[in-house]
Amino acid sequence: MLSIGEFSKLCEVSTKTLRYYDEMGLIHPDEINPENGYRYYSIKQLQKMLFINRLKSYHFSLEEIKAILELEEAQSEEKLCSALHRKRRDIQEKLDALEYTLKQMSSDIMNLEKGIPIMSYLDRIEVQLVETRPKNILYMRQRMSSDDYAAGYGTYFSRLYEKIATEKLTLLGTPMTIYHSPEYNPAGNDTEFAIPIEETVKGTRDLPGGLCAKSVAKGSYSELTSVYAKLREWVEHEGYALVNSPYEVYVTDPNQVTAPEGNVTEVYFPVKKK
Amino acid sequence: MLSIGEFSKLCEVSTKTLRYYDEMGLIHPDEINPENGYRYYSIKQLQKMLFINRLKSYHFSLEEIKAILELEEAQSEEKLCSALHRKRRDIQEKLDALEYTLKQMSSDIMNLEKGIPIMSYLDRIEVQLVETRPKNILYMRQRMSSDDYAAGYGTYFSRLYEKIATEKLTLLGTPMTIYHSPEYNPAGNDTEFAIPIEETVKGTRDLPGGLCAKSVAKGSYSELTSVYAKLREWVEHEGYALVNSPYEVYVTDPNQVTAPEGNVTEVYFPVKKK
DNA sequence: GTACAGCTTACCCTAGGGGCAAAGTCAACC
DNA sequence: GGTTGACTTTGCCCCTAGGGTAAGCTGTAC
Repeated sequence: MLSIGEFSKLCEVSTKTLRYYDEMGLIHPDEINPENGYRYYSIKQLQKMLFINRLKSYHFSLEEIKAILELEEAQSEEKLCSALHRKRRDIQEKLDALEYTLKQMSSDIMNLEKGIPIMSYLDRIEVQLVETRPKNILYMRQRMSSDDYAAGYGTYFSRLYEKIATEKLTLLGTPMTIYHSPEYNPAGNDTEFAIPIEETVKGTRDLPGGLCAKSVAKGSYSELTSVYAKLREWVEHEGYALVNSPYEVYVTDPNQVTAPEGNVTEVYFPVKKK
Repeated sequence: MLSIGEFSKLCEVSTKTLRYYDEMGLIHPDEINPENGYRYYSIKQLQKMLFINRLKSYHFSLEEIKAILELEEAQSEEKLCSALHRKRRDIQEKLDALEYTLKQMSSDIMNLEKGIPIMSYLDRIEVQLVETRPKNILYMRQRMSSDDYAAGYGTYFSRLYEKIATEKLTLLGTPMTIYHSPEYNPAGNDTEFAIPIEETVKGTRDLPGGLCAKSVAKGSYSELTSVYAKLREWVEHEGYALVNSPYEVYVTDPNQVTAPEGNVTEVYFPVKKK
């Protein structure tokens, strides 16, 4: 039997951590001296502890690791496997997000080295008042959590395009997204994907025209939040009020655009004078 | 002036967060009504708040963001730039680590789908008792924090190889690392990089031979910790004691090996019978 | 006048331990 | 047998970046 200090050196885990894991029910010592409370670990527990370390390196939470260890006991290897698959997808997503962050940082750094302040792009966002015409749109409305957006855009628009192709409908514009949730909610937003077409068929509706505050965002989508802020500010400051759901029109196809600066998105806030 | 709720909607940050940032000194409201304590933000503060959001998306801590905002006030753009460079390197490192994790997960998943339990490689680690001969080594001894290892290996070994080349010395083996810290310390370990050569010159020393417990690790370096655990277990169990610093010998050159499974590392624990 | 939405402070909670203190215990050495 | 130093125990507070909730005050709309 090994004392907690010996076991801790064997598996390179602090004694504090071992006590914490005992308390959490992750790994209990093989034996506890009832007189003095000393914890004693058996050499067989080393393998379990190394397994825990590996799962930790895979970014499983202690709660998840506990569940996995119980799966192990039950020899349920499919569940272990599916847990690994899920976690691998999570990590892949984190990795993609980091790559995106790196790109954006690099662009900011380049600007800064040219003497352009990071937030100066805000001053270049212009808001204009326009009158839009009503549109006939083919739409799909869905509750989207913010994590799903990246994947969602692709799948929903491709379904819409598929329908247009199979039913030989006539395209009248580029795709757009309408945000029906009154304010941003990370847990999920009522989102409508739409494409303007000519024919009135099942699955189309009328998007009314009218007075709109409009901004054109060029570049990466992450700057869109600033465009929204600018628009909300403008609407407030100029004495207008939002009368309908804001929407975005994707003027360029992000898959066709090589440089992210080439991406053009129009943002519309339907408003009326207060 | 905007109430906290209005400002919070403008920049899509919760009121709770705004109060927290006020308390932390990140961004104070432009005005506080002294009678009722209501916070009022000016429209000019929107830009600052959006900047904070961007820095947060770059994984700066609130403490760091606070420092950066003070830099901004001082118009010290070089420091801002160097902070961004540092953080970009951090993120790049995180990204590399995630990529590595993904690789390892995939390899575990593949094994699992073939019916091979994840930790079964532990049972294949064999320990043998060998007698080593003394070596003459060209060395550099350094305190290494665990983050520096990846970069450190490359730079130190290439300096040693450079010396061998310029002074026309005779190589007698592959590179090795000797770990002098009595136990693993994440803050920094006393580490010696060495290459066996024939000539006794300035910068060489004698590495004594003797009885060693030896294991051969094949595959990715991350499994080395398990090899160490196995060795420590063996030493304890067989009644030996460590008498000198453990060391690793890199039999294959990781830059030359294509598949990670082809990597071969020998681990030696100089021991004596207790 | 009365709802009700919005604002304030204050307190407790998160995951994964680190650090420190007081007190008890073990093993080795003399 | 005594002492000493290393080891172990529990308990408490700390960290991030806020979230949740409650009690009480305030502003505005009807």
